[in-house]
Amino acid sequence: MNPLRLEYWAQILNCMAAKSKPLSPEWIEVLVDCPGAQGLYTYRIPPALAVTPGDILSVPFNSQQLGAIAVRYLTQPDLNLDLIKPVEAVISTGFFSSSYWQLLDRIAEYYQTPLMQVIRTALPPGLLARSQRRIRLKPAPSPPATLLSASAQSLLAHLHQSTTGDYTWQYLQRQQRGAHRALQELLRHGWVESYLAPPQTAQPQKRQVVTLTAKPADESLSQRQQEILTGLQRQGGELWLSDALQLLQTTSATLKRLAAKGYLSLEAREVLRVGSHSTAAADQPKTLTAAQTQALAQLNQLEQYVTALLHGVTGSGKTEVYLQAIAPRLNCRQSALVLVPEIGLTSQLTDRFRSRFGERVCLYHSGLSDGERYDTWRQMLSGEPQVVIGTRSAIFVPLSNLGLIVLDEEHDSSFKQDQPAPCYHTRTVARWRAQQANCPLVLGSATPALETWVEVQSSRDSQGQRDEAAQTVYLSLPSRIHNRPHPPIQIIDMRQELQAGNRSIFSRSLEEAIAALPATGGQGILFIHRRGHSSFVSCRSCGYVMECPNCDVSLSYHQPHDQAEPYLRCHYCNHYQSHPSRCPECASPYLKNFGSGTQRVVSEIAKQFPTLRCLRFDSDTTRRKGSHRALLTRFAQGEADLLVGTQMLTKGIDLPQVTLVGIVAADGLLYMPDYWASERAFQMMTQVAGRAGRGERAGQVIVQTYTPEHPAVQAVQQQDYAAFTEAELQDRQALGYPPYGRLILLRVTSPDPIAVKQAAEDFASKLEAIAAASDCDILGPAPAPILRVARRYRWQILLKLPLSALISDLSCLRQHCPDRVSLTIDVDPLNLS
DNA sequence: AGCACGCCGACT
DNA sequence: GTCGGCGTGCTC
Repeated sequence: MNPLRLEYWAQILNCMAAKSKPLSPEWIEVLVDCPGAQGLYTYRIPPALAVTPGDILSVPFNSQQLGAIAVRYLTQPDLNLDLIKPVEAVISTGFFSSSYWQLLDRIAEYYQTPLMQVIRTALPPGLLARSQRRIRLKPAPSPPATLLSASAQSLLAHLHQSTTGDYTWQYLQRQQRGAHRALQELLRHGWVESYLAPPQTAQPQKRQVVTLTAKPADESLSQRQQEILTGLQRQGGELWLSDALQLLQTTSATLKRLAAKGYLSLEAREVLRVGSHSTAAADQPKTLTAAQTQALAQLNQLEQYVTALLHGVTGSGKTEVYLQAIAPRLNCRQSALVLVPEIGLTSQLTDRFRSRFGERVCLYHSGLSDGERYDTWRQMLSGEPQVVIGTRSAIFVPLSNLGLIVLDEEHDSSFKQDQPAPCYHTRTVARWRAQQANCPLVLGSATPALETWVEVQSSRDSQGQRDEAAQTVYLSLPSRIHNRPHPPIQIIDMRQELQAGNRSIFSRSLEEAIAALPATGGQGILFIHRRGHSSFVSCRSCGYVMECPNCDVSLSYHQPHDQAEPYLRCHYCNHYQSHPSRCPECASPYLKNFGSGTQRVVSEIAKQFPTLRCLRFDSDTTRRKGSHRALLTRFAQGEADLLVGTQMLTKGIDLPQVTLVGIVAADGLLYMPDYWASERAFQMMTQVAGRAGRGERAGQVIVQTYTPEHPAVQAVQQQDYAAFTEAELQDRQALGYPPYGRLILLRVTSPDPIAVKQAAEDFASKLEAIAAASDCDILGPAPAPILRVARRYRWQILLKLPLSALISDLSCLRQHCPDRVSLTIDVDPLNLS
């Protein structure tokens, strides 16, 4: 544990408690945003700058300007004064509360991540900006057309493509392999120059505003000036400059003259880019079912920190409970935070919040522009009670006076971050945040994560003893609203289909059900676990499989529609190439695609049911902003009979006309190399099945599989969450997997295959010393299931610890991390591949 | 992360 | 004898 932590929080707390600054200190210690810069650095505070601990600064560091956080004042630097540089600028003040720091610190410690990295993920992007190395073409290429190397020439061509003839160094390096060499060459010959662009931080947007400051007195004013002033008065005495020029038919010079005379003021005012609010019709609270009423009553009683599991089957009306639980909190001037797995998938939910709470709802997610995020953040600092709906990063928004946190679809794995560290789980952080704010945390799901389930169950068991410390509540919505029945679930054994001579991807039952759709007027959803057309392409003559040049995976075959040119794409690094006409290995023309994805299913449908209208719904067709909603709206309005899609279908879609749900191949879900594959498969199938029969008409669900006896498939059919849970938990317990044990995954990656292996082995042997004390299993080091992704080789080490084990500080391993090798520590990993 | 410093091999 | 490779270490 870093010894400076506690100390400096204490400092920050003091400074925030005592608003009045003592005589302005000369020095400040800061945390700089630079990998490898451990500890605090001292800077001089220029007399013209007011720097307070907690501020976000820009400081000179080596040759560049970096973002930094002011930590504490220093009265006597124990450093050669000549070495100390001055703070360059204060980027932002008052972005944090003191408890906010404690939250970040807790995350840094638990997730074994440097604090600075946690700060970086928590803050809106663009605040901690650094100066950038950029490359630009020299205005007049002095040297004659020299003999440049091929790579230098292509780099030059790249630069010429840009309108400004200017790119960041990083961008160029990503564009072309070996760009480093090529660039050196161009620099040497004077074709390009490199320069440091000063950091550009998100700034409040400003607009000029004209305000009337004095009554129009007659004498010294011309008639035109009089008119302008009375005109302004008629408009309420205040206008945006741009509006004023139009409405008053004048020029800014005239207004400036009036301002000089003291009749009006011209000033820049900050405006917030918080998006236009949709003018959805106002919505009234709906009448609740008995179960909803009971759940709501219990929620409303909660005054303090409690984790409440709202276990509501699909279609049971959880959203209405959230809405009615939030309303009274808002009335008490408290704010609420609603976290959802993916914002694009929840337009229906956000619409309902908007129409219920209007302007008090704002969205926070990574789809916002930097400026928008910055503004939304500042808006929240106002302290006005509001509802923030957002994705996992929204757990960091600076809402003060939190009255409720809701995690909708809490089992969803997109709440876990696994790309850049910290690999935090939103549920875990939400729990800490709720503890801190001393407010209830509501976890909503039809299929709670086993972890949540176990926690709530165990505290329910112990509630017999009326344990005051029991901090969980179980709320159940066991039936759908209007008592709509759950659709019957039919399991189809695809092995029997094959034996019966059916080689189609659709079983006879599914085929019949699809064929019957138009007659009944219902709509159908087909769930496929992968996008694209087929999973791989291989040569029938020699067996060669088309593979990604950057990753050790096969390329997926894509063909957006029948007339389109087919292409191949890597689903790991997004590498694209056209489909070759001949096998690259043996030149045979018989390259064939295998397996089925969404595109394949759509074209199959077109073949077998030419009259059926079909829409594809996956990340290929919904990449554009808003296309998600557009597709769903088209489907909801009956523009198509069938919606064919991937995981996206499982989330928050409420389409009353859907009567048929087909899971084309359950097996792809069941066999994933994770300890919780069954759990995920069960959750996903249950969620998709839950899309059927939400309206007046009864639903029907068909699951196709080659392993109908699989416990997850059986549990889905019986719609028996408890039975599935019990069996699955027994397995987990036997193997010491979560929630009965803890996992920590160390991911070691490098472009060098030998260096990774070496580093992984080094880490493992160092771990042995650390782990010996704590009864911890070390699994590995082993190459990751997919050895190479985006040209980086990956090895991993899995630590399996008993629940009781104290996790020692693994971040010390980072110090031994060789160059070009990177180490990520994933605490409580979900993604083990 | 960048960038300077410093030590080795291939060239004029 | 020099140029230019990239391994090592530092940044208030």
